[in-house]
Amino acid sequence: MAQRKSRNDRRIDLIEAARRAIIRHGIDRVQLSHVAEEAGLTSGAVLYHYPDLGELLVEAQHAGMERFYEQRLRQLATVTDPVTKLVMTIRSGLPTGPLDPDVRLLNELGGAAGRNRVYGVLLTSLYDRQVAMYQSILDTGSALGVFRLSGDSLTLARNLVALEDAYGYRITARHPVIGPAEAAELILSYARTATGNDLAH
Amino acid sequence: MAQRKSRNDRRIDLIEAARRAIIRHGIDRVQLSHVAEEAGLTSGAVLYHYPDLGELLVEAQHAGMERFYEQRLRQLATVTDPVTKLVMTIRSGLPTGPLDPDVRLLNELGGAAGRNRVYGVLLTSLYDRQVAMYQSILDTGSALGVFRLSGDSLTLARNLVALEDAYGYRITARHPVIGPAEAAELILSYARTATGNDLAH
DNA sequence: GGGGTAGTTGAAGGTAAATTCAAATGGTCG
DNA sequence: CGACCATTTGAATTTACCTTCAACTACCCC
Repeated sequence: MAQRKSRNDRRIDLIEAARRAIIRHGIDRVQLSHVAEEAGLTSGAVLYHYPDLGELLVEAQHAGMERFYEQRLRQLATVTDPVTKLVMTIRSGLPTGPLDPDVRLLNELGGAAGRNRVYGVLLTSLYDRQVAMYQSILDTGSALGVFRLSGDSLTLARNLVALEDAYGYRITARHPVIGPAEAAELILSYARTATGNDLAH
Repeated sequence: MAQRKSRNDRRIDLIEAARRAIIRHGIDRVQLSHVAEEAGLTSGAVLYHYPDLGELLVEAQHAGMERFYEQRLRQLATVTDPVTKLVMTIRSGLPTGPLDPDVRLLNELGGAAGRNRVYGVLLTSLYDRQVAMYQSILDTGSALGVFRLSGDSLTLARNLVALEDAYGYRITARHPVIGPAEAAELILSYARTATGNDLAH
């Protein structure tokens, strides 16, 4: 029998297991048994904790998304220079490769968000927070005179996040030419014209 | 009984039916009976023509994608002025609203492309062709002296398509602020700095 | 150390969909 | 006109999954 765990520990495990199962099988194709297998339990045990698989999946998506965002914020907090911040943020928004679990999880949501309002709301809120993150970097750099913005910071920030998103899809779809480094360079090219800074750091 | 049709006519019908079924139910949730219903047939008949539903779905995705791309090309051919072309192309790459079937179909592929190589190839090839489309507009405008490009046309074109893609997702996910008009404006703001043209037409 | 309880199992039962296939049907061509 | 073959149906079968639940622990607390 699998190791017994407290209600709370097990729920955390299950959210992690669900995250992995979603990546492996797709948000709309993942089954109870997949989650159970990832967690090293039987279906019955999963159901004991989450009588509704749908709810577990939403929690898993939510948790994965928060983790992704929090990680970016944490990394940002380690530096102060706006140029470094901007470059670092662009890099951290891209998958490390086609298999990057965080981005693959987010990408699973894209299609489903058109059909499922809950997923739509989750994705939208992540997008908006990421925009705010970029906007604050741009505004700070502008105030310090490091950046000379080519437009209003909201527009620029929205486009930066949009580019990140789109290249995330290209990379996970294994574009033969556009990998993490190339995507970063493409976004940087936009960031350079947007900030009037050559972003060498 | 449903009208009898030739092998070829029926296969064409089924591809269309599958396309509608995918949009209605999601690429990973669509089932044989959905396709049959859309086609006005029974499951057995669908299976007679496509013993493997997966294959039919790939064909449907492919067809939808080609249609989307061809439509853009056709529209493009009706004008010559690079400014008009660029603005028109940006608009035609965005969904008309959250329910736009063509874009929803493409978005359905995004997540699956990470898991399924065939879908990855389909999406990648569409992306590359759209890049080529933008690149030719940019190059033409540049040659005519209408545009003063801020970088190499390949980079700019890749970013334009990436922005389209990303805002397509935002719109289908029902972002409360970013609709078709706002997204077009955001992309245009990039296009302006990219071309050094205010794109008033 | 012995109840009591929370967590887990595994098997049985239920449901929905895919699959198979014999029979019916309608076009086509000789 | 009639035979034949491709297409379609509908029902039976199979498969795959979810759901339920009684039985079985392992752990906690008294």
